[in-house]
Amino acid sequence: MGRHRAFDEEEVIDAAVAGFWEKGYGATSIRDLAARMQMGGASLYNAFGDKRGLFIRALQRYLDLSSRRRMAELDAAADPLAALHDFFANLVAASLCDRRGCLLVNAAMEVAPIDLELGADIRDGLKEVEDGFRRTIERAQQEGSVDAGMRSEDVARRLLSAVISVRVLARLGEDRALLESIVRSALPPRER
Amino acid sequence: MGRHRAFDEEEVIDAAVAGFWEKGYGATSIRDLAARMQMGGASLYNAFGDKRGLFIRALQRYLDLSSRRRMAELDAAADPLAALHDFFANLVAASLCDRRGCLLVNAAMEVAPIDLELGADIRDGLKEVEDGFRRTIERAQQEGSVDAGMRSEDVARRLLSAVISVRVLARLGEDRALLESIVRSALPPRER
DNA sequence: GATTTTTTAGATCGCCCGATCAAAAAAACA
DNA sequence: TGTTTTTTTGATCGGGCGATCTAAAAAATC
Repeated sequence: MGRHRAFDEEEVIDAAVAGFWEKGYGATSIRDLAARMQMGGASLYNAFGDKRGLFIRALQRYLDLSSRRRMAELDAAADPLAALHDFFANLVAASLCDRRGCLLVNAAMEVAPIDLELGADIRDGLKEVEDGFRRTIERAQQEGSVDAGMRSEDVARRLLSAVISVRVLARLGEDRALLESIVRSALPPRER
Repeated sequence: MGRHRAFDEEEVIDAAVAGFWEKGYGATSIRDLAARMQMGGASLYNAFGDKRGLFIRALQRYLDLSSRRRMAELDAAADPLAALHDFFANLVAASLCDRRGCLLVNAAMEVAPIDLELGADIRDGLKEVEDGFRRTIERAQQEGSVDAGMRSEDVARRLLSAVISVRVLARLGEDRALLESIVRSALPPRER
């Protein structure tokens, strides 16, 4: 019973993701968001509770569509080391195109220190990335394309570190040489 | 001619640094800052022009007192590799103590994408850090404590990447194991 | 001591913020 | 068709924001 919602939930959350991603949590106003989502402010509050509630939904949506999707691609790849190289090539290319960086890393910086509950979600999101790297490295080690002598946890963390710093430097507008240099020294080389 | 200023400029800028460092640029209000600096709002505007002007001064002060000071310590160290290890040990310890991270990295994330002029200052600041690392690595190579076969620019950038990601993870409240793992795989080992 | 210049204190400006409210609209039930 | 439940609209709330204004206070110059 009751009036139907006039919006598609995934669509409006995607619009919210775009807003938070571009300008951050604090600098994106409810009015900005409502305009992007093409709905009234009261509808927004009725559907998502408050700004924080909407941000949590947006972050989960970003995790599903960006992080988890990419980790699933790694898991599905026939050649794990090549897939990692592709991943980082795309990362560098995306980082040179725009300055949005990664919503997860942006939120880690802006929101985590003042919202510990959200901080835990963000930490979990990064852990999923780390674990995805670790699985892929282990597959590459079993396959023989990565030295099995290294601890896969350490390599995974080195890759996570590279992702984070590239995402930070993307927001600074740093050049290709710097980003590629960071990726090169974190990623196990292709030919052996 | 004219009335003398009732405040010590370095003191009040230090207070501004503390404010911006703790809460970021956008979330620190002029009233917050004026209270910390123990001066009236009008005096603040009279002395620094506007909020952005104060932030620029605060960032320069941070560069002088934190970044450049630490780079000077590296340059002055008798044992360059040991000094680098000390630097990163201190970095990890500080990152476990509080979530402020690094004002330069915080500003890179929050301010650089929307203020290109300030972004250039931040980029210059990080370049100074990178150059400091490079000089220290080169000294270590001449000394024989670091493999002279590596390109010092690449090692320096790997260290910069480690600093950045540790600073990000500090704001997330990540644990010692993760931070140390990142540092360990970026830093040339001590014994050879 | 009068004048000029600068800094101070406190009030205030217009604006935008997150959030809420009352009332109308739309759908499901009786 | 009348009742009930939910969503929508548009106005509005109190509050904090960056910035400015006026006037008084303090110092240097004449």
